[in-house]
Amino acid sequence: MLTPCSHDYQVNCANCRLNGICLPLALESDDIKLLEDIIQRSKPLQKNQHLYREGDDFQSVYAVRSGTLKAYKTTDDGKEQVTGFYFPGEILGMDGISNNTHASSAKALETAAICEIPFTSLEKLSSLMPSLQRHFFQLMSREITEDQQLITLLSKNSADERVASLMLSISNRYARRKLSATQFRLPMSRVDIGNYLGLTVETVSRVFSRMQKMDILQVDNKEICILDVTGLQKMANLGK
Amino acid sequence: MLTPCSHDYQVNCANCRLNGICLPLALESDDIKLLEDIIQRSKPLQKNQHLYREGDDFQSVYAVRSGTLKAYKTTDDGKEQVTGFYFPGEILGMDGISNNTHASSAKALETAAICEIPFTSLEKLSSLMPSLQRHFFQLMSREITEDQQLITLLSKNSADERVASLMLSISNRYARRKLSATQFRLPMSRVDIGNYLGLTVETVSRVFSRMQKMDILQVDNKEICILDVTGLQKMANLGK
DNA sequence: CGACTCCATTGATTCACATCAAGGCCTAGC
DNA sequence: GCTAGGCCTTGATGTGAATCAATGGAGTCG
Repeated sequence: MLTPCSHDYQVNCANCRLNGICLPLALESDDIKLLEDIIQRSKPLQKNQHLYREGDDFQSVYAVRSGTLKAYKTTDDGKEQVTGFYFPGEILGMDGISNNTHASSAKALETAAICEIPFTSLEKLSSLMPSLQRHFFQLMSREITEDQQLITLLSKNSADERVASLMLSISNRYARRKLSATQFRLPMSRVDIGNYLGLTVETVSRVFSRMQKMDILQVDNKEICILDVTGLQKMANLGK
Repeated sequence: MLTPCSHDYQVNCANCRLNGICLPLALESDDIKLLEDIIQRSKPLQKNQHLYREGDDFQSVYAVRSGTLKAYKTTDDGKEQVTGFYFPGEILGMDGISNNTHASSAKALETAAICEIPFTSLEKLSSLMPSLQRHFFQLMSREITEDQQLITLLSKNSADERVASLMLSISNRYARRKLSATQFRLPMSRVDIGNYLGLTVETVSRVFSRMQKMDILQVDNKEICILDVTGLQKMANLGK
């Protein structure tokens, strides 16, 4: 788990750039103060460090303040399945609630700052603040609908469509933070992308090459530039 | 939505056979009475009738009392994706919370009796009863972990493994209701199974034939008899 | 600076499942 | 009791992505 840190990180929800997309979204400023009181901030996670591991006791959910994480499960025969990527402003760890045990592991893809939200405190606060309870229900529900999107993607769509969809999803998540929607750096490796999308590295690489040849994307290793959004959307085929 | 029915269906949570696996699980008998007050029962759903449709306003979550339902999404290009099957004692509709709109449709696979639980009432009650709030958080979290299981299945497992896993899952769900874990009737068609597992009907059919030839399963149309549980588990490959 | 390792790309081949096609079997309705 | 329309099964063929194999960077550490 995170080890508390002596020097304060000088951040709070009220002035956090992310409060429009994170947990505080639902709250009045008085209530935000109460939420802040239960949130713990700590030393940033280094690349490849775990936030929690599958099987760990569940204590908290986590908000990403900066950096990116991946969540993954290890199957009984040792294979990995990446179940999600988490960008700043997003909440992870909710899959641990059902059994009081984390059902997946979470690892930093790059240096990441995290806000830890102890779940029992969040529960108590939720009972007192209906809008927080509602918001948290909504967050969990969103996780469900996103997983169902992924299920559909995996079961119905081609390699091209899967990769295109992921690029659009990442683009949207940058846009939401008022960053460029067309030019960004992928925090994850091709292996992780392939794993998440149910494809091999080679296939992911080939799709990128194809997209480049079609002048839809410019790819320079992890630097992505979307040249033709409509083309990309057409390729994702979620609008056909 | 369900139309309330004049004649009472003579069921309540306290004496329902399913209360050990359904919502009331977490509650003392006094509290169960309060929950009962908000639950609405109504005329059974006929085969192929919808409980709700994608895009409908979200008002309630639903518990299955008898029968089976399938939940599915329709993609923009008109294809269907089955996202889950719901057996007695299970709760569905939670994917509607995030947007106040149902993100999927739910349809009865056979005549089904349903308990409707209006969500705003459930929210209020949850604020008052911490154990109910907790239990509902857990239910949603379980939905997340189950979706993640399916994601892994779709992305990492062969046709044989997928079908075997589904058979085991259904078997477990019968067992939980103290029904035979080895002999049961599939409520869904081969098409639905294939759709759910990301396979074609033909492939599902072939897998069943193969399992039959290997004396793992006896298949007579929708009647299934598991002859060799260990063989089935080995085939599902979730324990290797 | 060079050696090592990890990551990404590209090509050749293989394979699991989709697709196409046909026939059989239930159930329902006339 | 016969016919129509679903549903399920089985076989033949095709294909998209996996696998196998090799090479080319990019970042890292002594």
